[in-house]
Amino acid sequence: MQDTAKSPEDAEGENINLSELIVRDINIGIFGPGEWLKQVDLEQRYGVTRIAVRRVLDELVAKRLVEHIHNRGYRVYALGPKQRREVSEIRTLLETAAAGGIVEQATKQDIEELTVLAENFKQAAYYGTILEQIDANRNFHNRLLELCTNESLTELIMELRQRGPAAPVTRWRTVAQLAKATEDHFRIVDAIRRRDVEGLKAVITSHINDKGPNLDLSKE
Amino acid sequence: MQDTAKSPEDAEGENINLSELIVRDINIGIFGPGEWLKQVDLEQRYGVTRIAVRRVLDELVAKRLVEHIHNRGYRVYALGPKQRREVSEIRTLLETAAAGGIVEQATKQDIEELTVLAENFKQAAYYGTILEQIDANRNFHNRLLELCTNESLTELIMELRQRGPAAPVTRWRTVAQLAKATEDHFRIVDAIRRRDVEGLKAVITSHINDKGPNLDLSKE
DNA sequence: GTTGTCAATATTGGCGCCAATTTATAAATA
DNA sequence: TATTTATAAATTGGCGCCAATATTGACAAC
Repeated sequence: MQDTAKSPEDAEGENINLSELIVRDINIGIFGPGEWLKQVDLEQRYGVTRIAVRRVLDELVAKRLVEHIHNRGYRVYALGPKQRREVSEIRTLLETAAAGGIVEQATKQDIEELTVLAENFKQAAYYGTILEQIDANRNFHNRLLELCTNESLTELIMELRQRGPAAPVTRWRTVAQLAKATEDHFRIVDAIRRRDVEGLKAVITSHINDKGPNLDLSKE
Repeated sequence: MQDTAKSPEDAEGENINLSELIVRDINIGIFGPGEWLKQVDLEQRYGVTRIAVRRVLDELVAKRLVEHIHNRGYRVYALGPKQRREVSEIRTLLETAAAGGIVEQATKQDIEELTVLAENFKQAAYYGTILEQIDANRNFHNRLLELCTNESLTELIMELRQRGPAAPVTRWRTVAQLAKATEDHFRIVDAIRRRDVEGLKAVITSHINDKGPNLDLSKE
């Protein structure tokens, strides 16, 4: 598939796969925040052994996507509003820092491809399932981050992006938010095309922090 | 070396402990970069079971401190110069970002304690073993980071600080470097005392990136 | 009706065992 | 002697089993 070109450490290939599956299911909301992840359920759902389940869960604990309580088990990490703000702040910091390199690095070819991916997300936003939206969104952002010259930074951002229930529940709760995300993507590509670093930073900041109109914003 | 009274609530307390032990031994240089970490050796050295060893190693893989190759085992991750520069860049970004909050937050009490810890490090630098130096250094920086208002940022920085062979081999190869680190610590406290955010950022940046005089700097 | 106690059930998590695989050693061949 | 091949040793890593612990549900006491 369109998976990362290189995976030199296809070591525990199945685990990596399983990890992605679970992360996606958490993002979709199949496993909600705070929900217990019973090992037996996971074995059956994904058709893997207990050992594989445990290892992946431990991995996700290290990534702060789930938490582990001794003799109780694993459960989906539930970020409070404070933590969500903190992570957003960090992401803003890192992703705007990446902006400079991205603008410098981007070739015409890159911009073309990003345009296509932004278009793909638009299609998914209108006609696709939540799962397709998530995939399209990830494809766009991954491609974008490939342009970052600092590989470690890229990895860190990717890791941070999937922390917390990053997906629909938190992000695209309304059609309006989905529309804003779509627009943001095009604005990002535009800023790169114009080689406008400051503009790019502004769009990225807005993309991370202003999720768009939301009825119960007063809550937070 | 027997377990003290079993404390049920401190989750995988033993593992956390073991994790810190191994990290420290990597930092000291007992396990050098690229060295294989044989599971049997680790069981014996730390007097723990195989399961515990494996779990901690997997955790360290997630933290990018060791790498795992299937059917070969785990080995200490060896950062190339490029990656080391990248991580330094990220750390500079994050730690200077934390500076603002630190200056705002710091009370007289905090500054007093930091002074003591900086003094402790100085003592360790002159009269202590490498291990004591590492501990003193960590104590100072941990206390400093406690002042950061963004807890998630604090955690992330701490994690990043121990990535890669962060310790003597890489950091304080010479007495001159050790002296510079000592001085930096006092400068950091001074900047906080003066509420000089920009000054603090400058010192931190220097502390991370300019390791001080080094004979073979031409190499990099 | 509510609360407390205790047994039954469900779940987690540690450990030993052994197959799969790699690395080291020795023999054999050119 | 150098190189390849075969054999032995060492190491990793998956799996089932079962004890420790938590949760549920029933039942009794107030």
